[in-house]
Amino acid sequence: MSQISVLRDKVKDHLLGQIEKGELAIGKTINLAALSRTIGISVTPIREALSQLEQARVINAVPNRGFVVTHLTKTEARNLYETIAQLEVIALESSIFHLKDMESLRVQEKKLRDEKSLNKRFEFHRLLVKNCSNSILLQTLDSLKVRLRFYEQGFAKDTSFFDLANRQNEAILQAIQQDNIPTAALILKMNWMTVLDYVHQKMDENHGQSVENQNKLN
Amino acid sequence: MSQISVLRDKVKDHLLGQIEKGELAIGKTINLAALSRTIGISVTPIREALSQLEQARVINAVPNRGFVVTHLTKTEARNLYETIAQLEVIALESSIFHLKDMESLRVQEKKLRDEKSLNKRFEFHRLLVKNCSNSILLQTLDSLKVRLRFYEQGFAKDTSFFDLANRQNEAILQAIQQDNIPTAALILKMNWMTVLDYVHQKMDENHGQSVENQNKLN
DNA sequence: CCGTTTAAAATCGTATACGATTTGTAAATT
DNA sequence: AATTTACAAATCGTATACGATTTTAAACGG
Repeated sequence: MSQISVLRDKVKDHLLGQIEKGELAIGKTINLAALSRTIGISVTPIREALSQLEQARVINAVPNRGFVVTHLTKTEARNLYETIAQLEVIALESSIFHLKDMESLRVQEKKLRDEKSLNKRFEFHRLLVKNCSNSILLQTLDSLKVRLRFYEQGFAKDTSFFDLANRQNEAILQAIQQDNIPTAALILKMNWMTVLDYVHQKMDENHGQSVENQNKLN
Repeated sequence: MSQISVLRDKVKDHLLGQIEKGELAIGKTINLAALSRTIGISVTPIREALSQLEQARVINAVPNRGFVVTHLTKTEARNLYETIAQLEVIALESSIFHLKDMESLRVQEKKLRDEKSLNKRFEFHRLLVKNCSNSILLQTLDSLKVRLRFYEQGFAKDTSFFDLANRQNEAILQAIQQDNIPTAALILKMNWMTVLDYVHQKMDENHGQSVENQNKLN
């Protein structure tokens, strides 16, 4: 595959990096001229990249106002977490794990215990599904997880969140080790649903602050 | 929601319409200048729309060559059909059907029997899942089905295809009628897998003509 | 002081210009 | 006849210009 890449992809990578670092604030309208000055690329490929992120439902385009990072809603959270959970379950169920896969997973699970990090959390989940051969399924997951970042970026320093999110990781790995994939899948799904409950709870506590309960957006 | 729409969306609608009508040929590189003249919109929003279709994996962007309708492959077919089948099953399983829903479905199923039409086929499936409340799931399905159109457009006049694709529609409806959603879901998934087999078969027969078996694209 | 109106500044969305790359064609070579 | 080479034409990707819309700040009136 050619190494040439159009600027649109570079912009997208930049924006995805910002999202990963929690630097793209919820509710923010992306200023095209400012971004153009920051990254030294004209607005044309910037708009193309943002259009793509709109297509991926990561951001919204508001006519004549621009591209905005849409506010969080409980409905969207539920839809996101449920879809991601289901897709991860499907991917896990069609995966085959080799010795070094288990090794990688254990290393990552330990890293997660040692350091609460969203990136490590996402990496753990990526390792769980990476052996699924359905690239469309995996790409769909990746895409959905970008938007999920906005829901979890508020918990980057939240020990309770990571305790909860990590709670069943060992059990998942053990089930996989014992070739009991259905159980692993079940625990995995339960884990996502547990995290969703926590997210919902926190959103209820923050109701009216940075989070809006706008069901009509979804 | 505002009625204003940016030209990007109009271009996308135009292209989606072309895809539905089978007017966008597999392997074709979309000529920006020609499309601009045809629809009377400059290339900027055209590129934005095409970038979105690239993001949705409907087409591919090849640097310095443009946006192309990627060739069909058996691997992609399998990944697409399997993902769509799974997502439809999930959507169906979280659906509640009312009397008028059943009515609509029966009407559509009859239409499908009376007239072999891809649009009617897709509409039937849309009705099957439309009551699922997970909009992200439904939007993901819609998106995947755009690409699926390329696999099925060759069968628009193929009676065998429709006989096969329609074979279990009545059984699905009957199971739903009897509130036996798990059975309906199972039949639905089997139906998609049957269609996938047929598509694979036809691709094997046409090997070397309009279809390329390029696994590395997926 | 607060709400409304007005005007200026900022920004968005689109069209267009233009350099870079690819494609197509004709001529030359084998 | 088939292949290679050279070059013109076509096309792509990006930057920039500009009219339309939104935002912001100042002025005005109650």
